[in-house]
Amino acid sequence: MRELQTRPGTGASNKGEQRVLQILNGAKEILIRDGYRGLTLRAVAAECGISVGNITYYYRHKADLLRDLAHRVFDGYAAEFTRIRDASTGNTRDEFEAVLRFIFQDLGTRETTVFFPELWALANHEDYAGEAVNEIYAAERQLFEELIARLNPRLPPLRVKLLALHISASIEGHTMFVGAGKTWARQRFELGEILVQNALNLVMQDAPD
Amino acid sequence: MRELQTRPGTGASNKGEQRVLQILNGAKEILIRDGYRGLTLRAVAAECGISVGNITYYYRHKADLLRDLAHRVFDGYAAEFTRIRDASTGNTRDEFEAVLRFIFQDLGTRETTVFFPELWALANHEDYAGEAVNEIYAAERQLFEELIARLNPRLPPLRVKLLALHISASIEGHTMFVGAGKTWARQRFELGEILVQNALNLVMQDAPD
Amino acid sequence: MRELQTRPGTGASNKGEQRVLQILNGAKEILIRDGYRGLTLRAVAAECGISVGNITYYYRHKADLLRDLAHRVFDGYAAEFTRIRDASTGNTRDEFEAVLRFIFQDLGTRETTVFFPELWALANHEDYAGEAVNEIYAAERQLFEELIARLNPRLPPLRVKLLALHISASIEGHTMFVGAGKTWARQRFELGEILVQNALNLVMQDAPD
Amino acid sequence: MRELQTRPGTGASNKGEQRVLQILNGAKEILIRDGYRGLTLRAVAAECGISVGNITYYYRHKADLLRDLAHRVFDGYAAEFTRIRDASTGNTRDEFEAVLRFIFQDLGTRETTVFFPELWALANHEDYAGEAVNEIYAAERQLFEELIARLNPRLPPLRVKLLALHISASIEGHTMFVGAGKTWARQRFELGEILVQNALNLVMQDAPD
DNA sequence: AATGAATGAGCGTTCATTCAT
DNA sequence: TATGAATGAACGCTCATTCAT
Repeated sequence: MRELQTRPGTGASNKGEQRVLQILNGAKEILIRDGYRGLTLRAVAAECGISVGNITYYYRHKADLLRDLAHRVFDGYAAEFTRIRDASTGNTRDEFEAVLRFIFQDLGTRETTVFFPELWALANHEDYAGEAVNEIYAAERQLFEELIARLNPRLPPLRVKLLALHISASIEGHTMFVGAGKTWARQRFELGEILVQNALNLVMQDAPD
Repeated sequence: MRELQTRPGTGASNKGEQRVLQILNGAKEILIRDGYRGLTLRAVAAECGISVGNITYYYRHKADLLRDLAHRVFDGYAAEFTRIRDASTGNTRDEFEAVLRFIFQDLGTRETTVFFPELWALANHEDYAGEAVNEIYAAERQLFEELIARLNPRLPPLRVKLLALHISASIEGHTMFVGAGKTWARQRFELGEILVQNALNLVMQDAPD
Repeated sequence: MRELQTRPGTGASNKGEQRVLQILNGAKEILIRDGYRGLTLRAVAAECGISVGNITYYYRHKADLLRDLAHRVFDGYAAEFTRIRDASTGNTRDEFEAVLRFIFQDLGTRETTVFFPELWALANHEDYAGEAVNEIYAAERQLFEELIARLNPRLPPLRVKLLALHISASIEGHTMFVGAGKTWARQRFELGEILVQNALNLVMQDAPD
Repeated sequence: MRELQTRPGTGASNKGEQRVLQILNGAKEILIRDGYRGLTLRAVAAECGISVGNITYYYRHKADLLRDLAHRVFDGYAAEFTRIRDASTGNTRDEFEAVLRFIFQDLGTRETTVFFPELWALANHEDYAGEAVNEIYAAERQLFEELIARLNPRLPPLRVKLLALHISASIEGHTMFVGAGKTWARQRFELGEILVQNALNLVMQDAPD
């Protein structure tokens, strides 16, 4: 588990640990409900029913809290990927499709619809956000790469990497269109199937030069 | 040409028109350099070497300025699409590839890399941003749809729409990966070719149920 | 006629004179409609369909405009009082009642309801407003004093003055209660009759010590 | 006691309570000295020797502060009325005269002279001010009504209400004439006696139709 | 561990006023 | 005479952060 960005010496006790989790959950709730602009310390404090001072007791700077928040989201996906990997039935193709479908349909949750664009935008100006983005998608691609290499063993490693990136990017790009409340949200399933079929074709038909 | 959101009676004179353009350019510059959080009226004023009051003289509300800014970007792409359509050589496939390559490689400009994620994030909280996003991509998809329908006339209209959306989304999703300064920027060309080939396959092989 | 507070050299021409009147009328309209807080140069300009610069061409300072505006209201009442005096039928009691009723019922016009409290408040901080208040009520009291002295010739002059002031103040005090839109507006007539009867009693029964 | 309009959670401690009182006193001081136009958060902060942020810490909106300020004035008068009612000697006429004299002579305090006209003017534009005005005078009239009904039990209830209103309005109307620093301030006592006698006559002689 | 008070910088916005044309 | 551009000061308000308790 990653080291928290809390003030040294805080969050050690059981109570403190609980409090930190409560703060992170509250912050996530607000980010999803009100967007990044609504994510103020006052709002988080109100959400958690604690004082602003108590938040700054754990997180000296707001950016520290955001860092931990980003990592928590990352950890959530990493755990999901691990779960998928562990639940492997041996049928790589089924597994690949399941992963793609999971990630694609997850775009429809309000959490993902709101959180990721904020993170992408932030990544252009804040280092910690850029790092978080890198980590999250690196983990996603690693899973893709394993599956792609198994599906088409003749692909050279770099090609595998590029295909994984392409598929990952293609999925993410749908966020603004099929996300929660977006214009094409009702076609999310259909578009997901197009993506899955297309990704399969790409991986299977692709041949080394 | 769209109506500007400036106060009625302002920006009529030559000087005023110039000033409005200067303000919009300054705002764009700052948005790209410092992100949405840095885009304050004071920053724009400083960038333009004018007073804050002078900005609010033209734009009563910051949102009015942002609206115009979004539409300017939109107009830029719309003009480009028109240019491409007008320059049609008759070879639909070449044209389709050219369009895809243009849009994909454009992701590598710092302007696009930074501006669009900001717009996507904003679209979740601000109506005008959501409308701007919708308009921009609707124009892009319209061009795609024309080309796809010509490439594979047997596709039903809805299928054409979905394929256009899928391709458009897939391109945009690469922004965070192959954009200016991003980790995979050096593979932008190669990834672009993967996308182009894949899109062509998708359009040509796709068959009505 | 009072001298206007316009810039020296302006408002001389026929056109200029008309413009000044237009500005004053516009300002009054806005003051009545939107209150003192809404009375900005921009609002007046919009109301008149001219530019802000054109207003400041005539009135260098906003206070100059307000001064003229206050005096115009004063002139309006002064003219009304003159008219009443000139229309005298010889029956002093009828005339007295008519004057009281006119002034009291005038409290119900939105103009009076809004304008006078603003003037009273302003009078505590701005000299010109204090002077305007003094002038307006001095003219009103002069009319009252004439009528009271005729109604009860045995009253000494100072007593006449005090009674006139008392009656004038009593009327004005009803503004906040029976003015346009106020809680007791529907009882305006009935309260006016109470005041008239009471004032008559006071004047007729009052005896020198 | 009325609930304060301060932010929830603030002003709970002794220090906070003191601070809120200090802010209200400072605001009152400025309103009296400089009028409503001078009553800015910055001015109040300077008066109290604290930061603007500290005021908005307690009062999120300026209107909240003004509301509390109006209610404090109201509470002051309400307490005075209660005191008078409790000190009742049994002689209703004496009591009635005492109340009228108290209110009338109070017009001579700078606080009353300045504060109330501001409130009347504000009442035309701001709801909270209108409500405050209504509450203050409703309390005053209630006291009047009790006394009037006792002085002349034959008066029907509505008539009592109208007479109370008339007397209240007549008193208030003297503010601009006999208030602190006003032209007729030196005749305040004499005019007060005229009002008292006149009010007594009105109440005693008035007969149901 | 937690609170509530307090700050200071900065925000978008309003507006009277100046001025070149 | 009239306009539109431009300014600068001030406004109410937000918010991350500090700190004494």
